[in-house]
Amino acid sequence: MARVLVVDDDHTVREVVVSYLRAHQHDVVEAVDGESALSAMREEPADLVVLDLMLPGIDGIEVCRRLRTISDVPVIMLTALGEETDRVAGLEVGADDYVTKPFSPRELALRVDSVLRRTVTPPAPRRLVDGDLVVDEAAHTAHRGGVALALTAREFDLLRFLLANPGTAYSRDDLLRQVWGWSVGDHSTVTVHVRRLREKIERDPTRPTRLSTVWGVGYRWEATDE
Amino acid sequence: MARVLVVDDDHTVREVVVSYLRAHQHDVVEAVDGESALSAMREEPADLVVLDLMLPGIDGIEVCRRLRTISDVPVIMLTALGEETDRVAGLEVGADDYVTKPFSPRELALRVDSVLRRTVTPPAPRRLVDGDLVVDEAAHTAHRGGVALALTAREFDLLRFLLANPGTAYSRDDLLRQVWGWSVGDHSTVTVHVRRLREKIERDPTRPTRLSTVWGVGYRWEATDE
DNA sequence: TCTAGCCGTCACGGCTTCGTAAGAGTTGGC
DNA sequence: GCCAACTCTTACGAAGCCGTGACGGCTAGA
Repeated sequence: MARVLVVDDDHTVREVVVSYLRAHQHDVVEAVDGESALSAMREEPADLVVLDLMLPGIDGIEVCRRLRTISDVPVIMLTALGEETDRVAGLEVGADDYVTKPFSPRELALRVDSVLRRTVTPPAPRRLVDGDLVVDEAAHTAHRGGVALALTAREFDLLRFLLANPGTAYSRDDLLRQVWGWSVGDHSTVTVHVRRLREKIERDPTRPTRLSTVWGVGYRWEATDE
Repeated sequence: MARVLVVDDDHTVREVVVSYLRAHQHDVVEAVDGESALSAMREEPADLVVLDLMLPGIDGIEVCRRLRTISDVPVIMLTALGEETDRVAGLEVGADDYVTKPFSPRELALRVDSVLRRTVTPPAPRRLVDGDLVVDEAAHTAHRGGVALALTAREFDLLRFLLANPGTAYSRDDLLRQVWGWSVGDHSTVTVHVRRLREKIERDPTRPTRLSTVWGVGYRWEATDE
């Protein structure tokens, strides 16, 4: 688990990004401007910084430059679409990657994982196991009893999240937020994906024993650890 | 932990540098002049040499030149401020980096780490093998079933990277960064090169079994370990 | 200078996956 | 047993992704 500092003055952006990263097993801290970001880093350094370029007070470029004087922490910049010069400037002052707005939380999370993989986290093949189910995050594969499962990207994300958080009931809204990275959305999206996933991992999809329904609430993964 | 040889006739400089590098987990050896530095290297080679330019007897430039006849060891030069010509001469005879006096021990240590990272660290396995595929990194050749493959430079780089990291899914961004060395670029570049590579290493390029697609994610090399 | 080969980009078509809607089925409270 | 709320199932159009062929720029070697 890595500690990620998210710096953005927009409350909505922060909320979406933060909840999504948390769902992806990161320890997330927030900052609304450059000053508080820098002091947060001085107090308790993060493993990675997600930094908006447009900030009140000192801008992202300057924040990144000052950050570099106190730390080698990897930085992912959030830039507006088409601002080529901003991107170049960002990379020049030592940003490791950038994501252009508008972006999906999923995309950002992928970048975060990617950057962490090649900087902080050494080869840590994270595997999630539950009974005869094995999910390999690095390989992006899932097996049941040694047999590979043909999961789509969404199904894989959903399964990974559930397996990482067994025994806890999540509402469709929770799942939309944490797995899809949406703050609002149609509940049936979740319902349908749960059904498709069940078809691939349950003995009897009509009578699920692992991905069970919590009536009136949502879904819960039943841990089979013994 | 790396073995570092520090060559300087000034006792104070040596002491400061040596103790600081030792604190940074390096195995440090000392030499007071060029002759002893060269013999030390012959006796027990170091992974990196920190070499003062101004030395009694044979000077640093000449030491570096002779060093190059017996070893590819990376060299960091210590030069006086403003001696531009010395720096140029140093780089010409094969120094990898230089630090101007006066310098902080921390700065030197950072350079040492940086140079080590890009020279020593790459744990370069000379040959990568997977099934009937053999990639010889040193020779820059690839064979399949004993038959040489006519790979272009990029194709070779791509294959080498994948073979060195089997079983892991990489996004196109990952590959652009790791193989191309770009921090940003067109995804289709990767797509096309993957296609061209498949054409040369897959039995049936339209149905790849080794360089497989991870839908919505990227590509993965399927290890055929037995 | 000319030429061959490599590289990056683009457009297009096919295919997979996704999100949504609508209807059938199920659950739990009364 | 009935009703309302909720869930499951199916189907379908849209969007996104990947593979393919082609093209022009560039470089290195003749």
